Amino acid sequence: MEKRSLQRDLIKQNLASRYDHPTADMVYSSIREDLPNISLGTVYRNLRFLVEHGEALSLKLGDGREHFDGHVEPHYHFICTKCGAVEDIFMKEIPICEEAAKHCSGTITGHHTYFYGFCNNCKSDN
Amino acid sequence: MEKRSLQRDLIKQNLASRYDHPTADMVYSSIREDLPNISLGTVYRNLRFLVEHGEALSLKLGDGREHFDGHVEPHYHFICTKCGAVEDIFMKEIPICEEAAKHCSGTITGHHTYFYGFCNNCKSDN
DNA sequence: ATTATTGCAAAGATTTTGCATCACC
DNA sequence: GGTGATGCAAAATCTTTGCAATAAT
Repeated sequence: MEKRSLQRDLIKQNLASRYDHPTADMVYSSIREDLPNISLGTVYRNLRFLVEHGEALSLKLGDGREHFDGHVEPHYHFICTKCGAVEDIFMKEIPICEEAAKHCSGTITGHHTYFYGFCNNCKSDN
Repeated sequence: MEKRSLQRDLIKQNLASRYDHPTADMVYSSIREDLPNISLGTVYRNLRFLVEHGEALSLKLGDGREHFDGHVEPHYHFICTKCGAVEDIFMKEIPICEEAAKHCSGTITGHHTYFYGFCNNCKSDN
């Protein structure tokens, strides 16, 4: 049976408070300011735990590392293919899952969409 | 200026011929049957090259490794969250980008959607 | 001849894990 | 007391890279 720990609480809280889609190491650095003895392994273990329990999202932002998002309400991500900036997109959901369900052989329970393009800083210079 | 190589040709050809979204290592194993001396580094270098030139897609399927897809025509992916099976979904595009563009500050040039759920094999057993 | 590409092996980066200890129920 | 969680460090995994040799233009 699952037990509570200060470490996991702080990790959840850290994810909830930020919108920068951090990597495990970024969460680690941040939490170490309050809890200097926390270990990187614990951060990894808890992030994995949260993802597997639907309390965090795992994102692929294009740099090879795993990124995390503590905001699990449905939303989308825009990634600048030039500078790598990431922006949340909150919008009314389009019934894309219903449409997709007609074309696949399983049962769709969720989806995740990444949008790619140029952010305003990068769109000017080619 | 870019030069041609047997290795790159075979890698492209390998990706074009398969629909199993292989990892670099899977491509490597497969090509080694015809070209036993090809090195893993070459496979990685060329896959990265292809992705950066829009000739292959890089996919995150949930196992931590990078997967590749040589079929760059617009399509979607369904991933079984239980067994990890991946299925291509080809369907008429829904104007999700146009909608998203209204809610983001950059210029959207592409998107990629992952659908999650249970495949037919896994949906029965909870 | 020039230079992109290769094979090899080493290095780099990221993530996972074994284990003794600690803390929650 | 039992067992889930932690800290630490080592290991495992995956990917990139330096370099001399090779091959394409």
